[in-house]
Amino acid sequence: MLLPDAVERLSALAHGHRLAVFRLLVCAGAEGMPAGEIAREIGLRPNTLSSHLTILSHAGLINSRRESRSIIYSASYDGMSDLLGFLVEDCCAGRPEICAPLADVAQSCCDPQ
Amino acid sequence: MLLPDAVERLSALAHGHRLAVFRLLVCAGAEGMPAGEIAREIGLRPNTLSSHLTILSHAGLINSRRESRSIIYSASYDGMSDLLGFLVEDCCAGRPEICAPLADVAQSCCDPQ
DNA sequence: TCGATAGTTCTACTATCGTTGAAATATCGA
DNA sequence: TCGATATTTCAACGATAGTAGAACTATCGA
Repeated sequence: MLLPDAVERLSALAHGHRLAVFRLLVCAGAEGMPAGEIAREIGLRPNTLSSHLTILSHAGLINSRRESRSIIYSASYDGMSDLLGFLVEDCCAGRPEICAPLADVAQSCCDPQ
Repeated sequence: MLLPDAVERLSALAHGHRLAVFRLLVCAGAEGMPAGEIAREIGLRPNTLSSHLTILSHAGLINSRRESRSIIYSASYDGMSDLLGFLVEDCCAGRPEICAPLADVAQSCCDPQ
């Protein structure tokens, strides 16, 4: 992942509504949520939400599929992983200060016991 | 970490020059780098860089200390860890799709063998 | 086919961001 | 103390982002 792509992804997440949308979709899992439900949940007009969804989608952070009249959005785990990977990429020169706590977070999060 | 703080941190990183500065400082480690050297490395005027450093600093992503005439900036590992923790916080509901790859990244990065 | 539902696209307006040039502040060496 | 070095602060400008209203497109049920 190149720096400009990382900037695009970070920019997409660097907005209160968009970050809220993304987190909602992460919680929703692979099945995702229709745009209308997201709009109701976050409290956004359909057109405003649509522009945010376009931004997140173009940044590679969410995916979409049509299902009858609804368009279902879901978080892109690959997109997020790439970004996180890029962000910890530089801590390697013998400095685990960033990625060690990160590994803890990841582990405690996925492996509660 | 609350959503508005995460947005502030993401916004700080969501800029080509600032992300480059931050990565440079992560590479520089705890000893950090003086502002002038950063400016030369990235190719920014001193006042432009200064405004970016203020933004990164206010977001809690870098620290600074004066050393004679220079001001030395260094990456805040805690600030970065908090942000990364916030970003993976939501993948917990039985869905390791995001944080499992992240754990891999963190591990392979800090533990090359 | 027609009306209703679900989303998107387009246009315009306001607000904020990024950069610059100039001036100010802090520290050091002579 | 004075000039030089290192960096920040201030004011102003152009560019970009976020939101809203209106119109458009796609799909479904009767």
